[in-house]
Amino acid sequence: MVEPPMDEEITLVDGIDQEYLCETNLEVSNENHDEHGNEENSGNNQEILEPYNGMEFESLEEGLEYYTKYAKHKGFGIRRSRVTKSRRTQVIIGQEFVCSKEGHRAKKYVNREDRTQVAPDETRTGCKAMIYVSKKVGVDRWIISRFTRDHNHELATPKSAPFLRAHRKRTRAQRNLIDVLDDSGVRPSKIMSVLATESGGIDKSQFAKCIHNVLLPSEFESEWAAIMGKYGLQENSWLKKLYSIREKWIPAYVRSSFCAGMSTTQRSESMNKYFKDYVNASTPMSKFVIQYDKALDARYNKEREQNFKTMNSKPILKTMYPMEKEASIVYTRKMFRKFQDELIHSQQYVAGKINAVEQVYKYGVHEFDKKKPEYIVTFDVSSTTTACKCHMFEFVGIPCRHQLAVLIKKKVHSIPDHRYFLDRWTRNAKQGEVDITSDHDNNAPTSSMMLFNSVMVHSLELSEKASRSQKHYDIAIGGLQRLFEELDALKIEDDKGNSPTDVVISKNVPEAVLRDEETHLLSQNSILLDPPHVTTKGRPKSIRKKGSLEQKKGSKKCSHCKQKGHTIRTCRLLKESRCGSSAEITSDPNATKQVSSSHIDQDSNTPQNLNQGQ
DNA sequence: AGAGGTCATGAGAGGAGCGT
DNA sequence: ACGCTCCTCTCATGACCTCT
Repeated sequence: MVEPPMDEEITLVDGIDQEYLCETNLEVSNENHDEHGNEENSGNNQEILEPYNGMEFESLEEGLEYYTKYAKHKGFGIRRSRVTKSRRTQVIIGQEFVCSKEGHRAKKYVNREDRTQVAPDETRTGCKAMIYVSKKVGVDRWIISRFTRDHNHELATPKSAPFLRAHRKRTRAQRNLIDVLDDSGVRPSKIMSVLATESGGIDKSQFAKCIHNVLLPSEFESEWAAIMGKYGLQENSWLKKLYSIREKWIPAYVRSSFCAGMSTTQRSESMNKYFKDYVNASTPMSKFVIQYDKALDARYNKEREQNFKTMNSKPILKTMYPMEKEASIVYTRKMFRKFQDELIHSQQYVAGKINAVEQVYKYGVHEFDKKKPEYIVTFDVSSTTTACKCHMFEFVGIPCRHQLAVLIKKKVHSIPDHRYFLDRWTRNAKQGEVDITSDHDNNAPTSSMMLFNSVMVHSLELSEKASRSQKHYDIAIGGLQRLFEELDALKIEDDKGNSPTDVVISKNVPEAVLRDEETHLLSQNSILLDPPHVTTKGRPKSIRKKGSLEQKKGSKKCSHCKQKGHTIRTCRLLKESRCGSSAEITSDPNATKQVSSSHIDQDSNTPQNLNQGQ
């Protein structure tokens, strides 16, 4: 890159002379921070010199590299475009680098008739922004001979620029690393996390340990400080922000609040599981409503079943402690199992007195064979209450094994005043509450869809009863005829303006609006159909029922080398034939060496060895 | 959950042809 | 020789599938 010609007007970028910019490889740090104080990625927080006619480069690639940087900084994507070749020598003498929104989508794509999917969003706007880099006559240098600055569209912010396709490329070193990891059988997700670590990411396991494995806020704080220090992240604003709201998400802080032992992710995951068996991505909306009801019914049914189990069976006791029997009477079955588990495990712990202040004893509780981790449990003699630093009681709602170990040591074999039995986990939890189950069952149908469903269910019942005998049938048909007459009469009244649905609808809504919406809804109901079915992409599921002999498919077969045991994506022969061709071109003796050495590592049944053996 | 496969699609890149 | 438009081909990408 060279400095601009003297006859060009030298413009200032943030008050810095362009000449200076040229000397500093067109970039100068302006210490820019975004509104959150975040430092942008390298290159983004640096001002880039604007292109000008006559700007020189060593090569065409350098020109492209420069314009890419400039585009990323400005917030647009670029692509290579027209190439100009010498007609005489066929050597490239110029190339356009244009804004990625240059031109318009080709007509053949816009007016496609064989399209099976929704047309993707139009990405081009006919933008004219570009540079044309051409070869300087007589010398081996390249200059910008045309430059159009203005875009006909909004530019992306520097933060979102990396999402532009042109700026999503990985460096050659990163690509090499990906190849090496891929060859070593490392999974793509793992490769991405390695890349994240390699580019300044932090050790995830250490991070996870710091978040999930510490029990006390003080422990967390020292762990956090250690990690920040180790990776030099003290100034990272995102982490700073996370740290400032640590009370809201770090388990060590939230463990003192009752969450039924669930983290936020567990809650959403359990919801996922809840619906997974009933709906999937292709469930139409009409079916979703039905399936949702089914899922809800199944949940109520399960609850009733659990309730029945709790009320009509007795759990088997495993210890002689009275508190176990008390718990078996009070707790629901599931919570009793948890309590029992804690009680049994408490026998693996030893409690040693640390100190006693007035009537409050402090115990260190640890496993028999391990001194650490040690849990501090306080025991108040006057109230026979305990508290443990693991906060399990506060978080889950049942006493932990450490508390139980102390209680047993202090010969408290009954739960004092049932104070450790949270009402939520007792079999009487629903006493005094509205029975949602029955409420759900008796819900009067309000929407037209629910009315229809309800009538449908009753008419099925009617059909079943009416078909028992000719007499049953005659009564049913006679009744139905009377019913039809009655309903027809009602319809005439309805037409006069006495809509029965008026009763259900809120009186706050203007009547005219209501009538319009109702008619709209009703007319929609009569014609509402599933959206048109579009054939999905990908290999369609075979509708042929497989015979018993072909149920179990053999190992995979490579579509490239036709060998079993791998597929085209992992075909070494294909990979080597690609590498081999480049090795031949470079005639690098090492390349041949690498190929032959890789053969040694092959399994005996790989295509290479088979070929060698031939 | 992840690997591997198929398919649809448009971006990207370069070539052909023509006018200046 | 250059600059422009149009056309064609390849490849990356994403969606969605089955299979392990």
